Amino acid sequence: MTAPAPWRPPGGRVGEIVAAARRVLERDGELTMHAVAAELGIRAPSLYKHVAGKAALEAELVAVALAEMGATLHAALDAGGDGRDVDRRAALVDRLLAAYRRHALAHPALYRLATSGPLPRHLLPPGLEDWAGEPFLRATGDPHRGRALWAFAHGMVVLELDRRFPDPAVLDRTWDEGATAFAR
Amino acid sequence: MTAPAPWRPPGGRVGEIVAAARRVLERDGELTMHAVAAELGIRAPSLYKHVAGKAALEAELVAVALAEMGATLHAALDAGGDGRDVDRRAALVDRLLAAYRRHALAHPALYRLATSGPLPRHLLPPGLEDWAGEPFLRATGDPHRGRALWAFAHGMVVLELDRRFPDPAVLDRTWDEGATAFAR
DNA sequence: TACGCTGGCTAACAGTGTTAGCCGCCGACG
DNA sequence: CGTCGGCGGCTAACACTGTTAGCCAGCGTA
Repeated sequence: MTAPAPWRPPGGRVGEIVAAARRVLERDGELTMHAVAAELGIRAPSLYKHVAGKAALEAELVAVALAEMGATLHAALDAGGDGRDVDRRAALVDRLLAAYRRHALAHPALYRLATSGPLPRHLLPPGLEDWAGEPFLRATGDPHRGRALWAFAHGMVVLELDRRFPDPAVLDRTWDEGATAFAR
Repeated sequence: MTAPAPWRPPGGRVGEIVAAARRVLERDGELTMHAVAAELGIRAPSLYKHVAGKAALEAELVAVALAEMGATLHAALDAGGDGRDVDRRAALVDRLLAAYRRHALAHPALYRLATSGPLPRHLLPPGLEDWAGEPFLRATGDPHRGRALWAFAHGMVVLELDRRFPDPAVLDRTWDEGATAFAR
């Protein structure tokens, strides 16, 4: 039912560097060429023998993030129909939003890296971005509604991560509010 | 009907620095102490005679951004009732979203500065944040729904600014989709 | 007149990303 | 078996961040 992600993780030394960068990002919350090199026991300039620059390294991480997020969302929807049936749409949207929130909050720094700022599309495998966003189309059955739902989910996650809401305890109800609004 | 913003723009040399910082931010899209100083015809270290640091200067700009955005949103809602009347809610939400989008896209860098990353609340005038967010409560008549609507609007703006949507031409319909979803 | 504050300045430092250029190791090939 | 070449490290250095220390000119006031 779900097509696999159009993406293969890099191997060799580049793969090790990307893995180290991911560990650094999730540990420190930020990415530094110096920290990545230290994680590998080498010096920062040596990284440039394998990676074009920080932007290219970040693009690799964006690909990782999109692939994992896409896999999570597709899995959450699988065995649930395609949302054109209005009765099932509410359940699909619920599951999609829950999976989105859970995944994003579990990998805050990676999520931020992948979703804030302009996408380096020229450095990304073609089709990956669309594939990762597909679940919103599947759940809503309409591209406009899908994008709107995505915007809601992204806004919620980013505001929650930034502690923008006064009281984080009541956020569940805010998510529910959006879910019912988009599931009618 | 609308209470004035709990905020007064800084005067004196600090006011000039904040104004210069705003010009730099809106011109270059980013803020640099060097650029702010150059805009004033002085050297970067001299700024520290008036401002505690870059974070404090950014906080001043965040206050400006919140005050202006709040004023815009309150004005868009004024003379429109309070949204508890279901018939008028759709119109209120429409006007609120239109004003939000217009204002944010007109001041992209300022909007980003004020809405991304954690808020430096301890450097902000008390009450300003709540006042700026009030229109969402006014338009929806419910705090949870108000926050959800805000998340949608913020997500849309930020994704639009980052050119995250494939085709920017059809975004009007995506906004409408969210408006109708939240206005039922 | 002299004191001291205001608001500039230069020099310097640590931390970014990045480039240039050097070299040791190791596999392959004559 | 020797030599050659490239892979993958290294140090030094540069430009650019924010920021601190310390100096000094001017000016109002005691």
